[in-house]
Amino acid sequence: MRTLKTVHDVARAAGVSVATVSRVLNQHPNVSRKTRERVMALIDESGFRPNAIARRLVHGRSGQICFLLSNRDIVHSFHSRVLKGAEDYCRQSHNQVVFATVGYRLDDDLPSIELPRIIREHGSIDGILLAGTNYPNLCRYMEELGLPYVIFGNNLLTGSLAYPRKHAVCFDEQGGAHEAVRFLIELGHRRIAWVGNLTKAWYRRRYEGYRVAMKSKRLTLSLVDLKDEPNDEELGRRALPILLRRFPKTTAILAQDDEAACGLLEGLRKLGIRVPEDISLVGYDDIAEIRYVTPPLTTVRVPKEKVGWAMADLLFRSIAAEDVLPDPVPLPTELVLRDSCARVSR
Amino acid sequence: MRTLKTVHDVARAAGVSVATVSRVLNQHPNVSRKTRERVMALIDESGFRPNAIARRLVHGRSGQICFLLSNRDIVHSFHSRVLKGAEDYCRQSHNQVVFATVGYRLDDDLPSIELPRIIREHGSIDGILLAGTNYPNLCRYMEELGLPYVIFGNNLLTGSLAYPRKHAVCFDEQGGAHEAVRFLIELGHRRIAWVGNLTKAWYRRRYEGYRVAMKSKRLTLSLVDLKDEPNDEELGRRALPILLRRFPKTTAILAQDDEAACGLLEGLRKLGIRVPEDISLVGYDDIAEIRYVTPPLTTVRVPKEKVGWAMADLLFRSIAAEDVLPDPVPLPTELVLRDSCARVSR
DNA sequence: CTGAAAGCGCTTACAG
DNA sequence: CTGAAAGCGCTTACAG
Repeated sequence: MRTLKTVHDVARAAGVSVATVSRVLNQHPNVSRKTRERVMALIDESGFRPNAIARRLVHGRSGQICFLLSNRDIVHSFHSRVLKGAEDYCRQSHNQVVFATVGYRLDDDLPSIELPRIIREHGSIDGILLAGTNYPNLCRYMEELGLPYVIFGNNLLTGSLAYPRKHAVCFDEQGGAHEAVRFLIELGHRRIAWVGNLTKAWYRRRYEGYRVAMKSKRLTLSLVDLKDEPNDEELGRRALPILLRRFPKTTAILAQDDEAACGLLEGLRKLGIRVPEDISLVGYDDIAEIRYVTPPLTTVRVPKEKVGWAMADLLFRSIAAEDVLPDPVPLPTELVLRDSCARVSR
Repeated sequence: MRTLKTVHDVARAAGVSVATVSRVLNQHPNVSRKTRERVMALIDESGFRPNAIARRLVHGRSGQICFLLSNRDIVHSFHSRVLKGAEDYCRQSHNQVVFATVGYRLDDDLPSIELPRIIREHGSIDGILLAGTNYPNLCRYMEELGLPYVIFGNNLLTGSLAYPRKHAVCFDEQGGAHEAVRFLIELGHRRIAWVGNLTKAWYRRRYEGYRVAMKSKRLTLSLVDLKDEPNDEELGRRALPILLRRFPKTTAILAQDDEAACGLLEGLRKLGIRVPEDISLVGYDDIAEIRYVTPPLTTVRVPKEKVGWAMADLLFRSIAAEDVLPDPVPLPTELVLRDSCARVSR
């Protein structure tokens, strides 16, 4: 078996030219039924498989894109969901996704960033998905390379709150927070606090959604803004005493993300403050890690798979169009109702 | 810029042959300092990047392996950690990992399995990592293809409890359960129950570890064996009343996995049975989803990244050696002590 | 140290 | 419908 290694072997065995073998392989119509069948039989019984690399060389297309996860850990379920969305898209469009990671900083100059070889190389990928957290210097580099790319817009740190207007897929960060606040207001809450780190652009956007929703109902803002915490859960833990001191009448809290919500939850439990009876709590992201939290956490679900899917879609469309497409509108979030919110008790 | 697209362009611009350009590119020693510098200058200022596909064609090596996740969801943190381990290995060895997924069943014949194109093709990958849950038919196929592969041995369903002896990386499933039981015994527990689904080989191995550890101390087995539950958490939930009825004196439970432990935990909480004061509980896997569980769950941590790393390592060594290497010994698990176990109360 | 040429394994006009 | 030949963009003996 596996005696026929190249189109030449097959051609020789079939008594035809390599051109004909190639035509059969590519289902070109201009092959007589007889030859086609003879060649196919040979291919089937020998298990011959054409070399994909050679094919790519002549086509000038690799059929591969790179999913580059910057400054993040794939183990974080958020990012693996985005990857899943991208892979789903690629699978159905017969493309491949190369998974790679990189770590770099805003002020790293390009040569010092240890980009995976596949990106510095030429020709092995048709385009790149910039996932994770990114800075403008990497985008600039992609443009220098002339490599088509699409970025996860929410986590591109540009110093501005606006979403990038090109090469990007975003979800509606403000909108999610806005909806959560409206929901709490409908439950009768008036003293609603926001807990988070305004240093990061994405949390600032969430805060904006909170702020606007509160203002539109003329409610007073209660902000606990902490920075430099070791992690988001710890942020929630440390924010709680501050919040209770500064805004003792708070009946509901919107946390910057699920991790912070879990930190708050732990603190509340230790103080004997019941959720949702005494205080309602809403997270943000709907990550896998909150799956078994008690009580089940009401949260703003980010459409992670959809983000990955839309990124791949935009990338392939811009590869095909060979110019920059307008970005799609921000993807909507979804408020997932579980058991951490209740009607305010009077 | 980017005016020089091929080695020919560079050669012409530098007034040398393409062979010389290639030598410079590959840091071949036989190039005079002067020519090297001239060519390098041209390459640098033009931003010329050699075509990786052409390179691969002549080398007959793709520098890529495929991480194929079978019958599982990457979103499950277990598998993304294995992927991370594999990617870590590949990054430091200058290889690339193509991420793909597939779903198939034990009795699917090969042609009906929708394997990603990259695998059916020839030449685009040097080898494959079979992650997720697999059946022997896929391994057989890899052998037919002559494609070097390494499989995640614990989740290969062969009908036997023995680990596969070739092409596989495993972790010590029995050992982990054994250690957990020994730990509980040291805490004074005697009535230790095992809750799980003996239908699945990997849980049977865990049960084996439990059984042997109990027997070696002449303790009585308390088994709650449930099958056909919709998911593992539900299994834990439904197992609890059965366990309490059949083995009312139980003081400690070893769950088949963390999800089942969470189901048990929920049930115990609802019944007002305290963990760990009334009953000690141990999970298995140490998945991300138990991160915020109350009380923090003592569990058997599976070395997921190490599994991925070792799989990649074995794969590259067997690609290089061109014959089958002996499998490494099963990787040890680690008992992670948190707050769900206590000394038995008399 | 350097270059001309063959070759990696395909595909695709171009002729016939 | 079929084949001879050129070409995709590199690398690597082989000669010099």
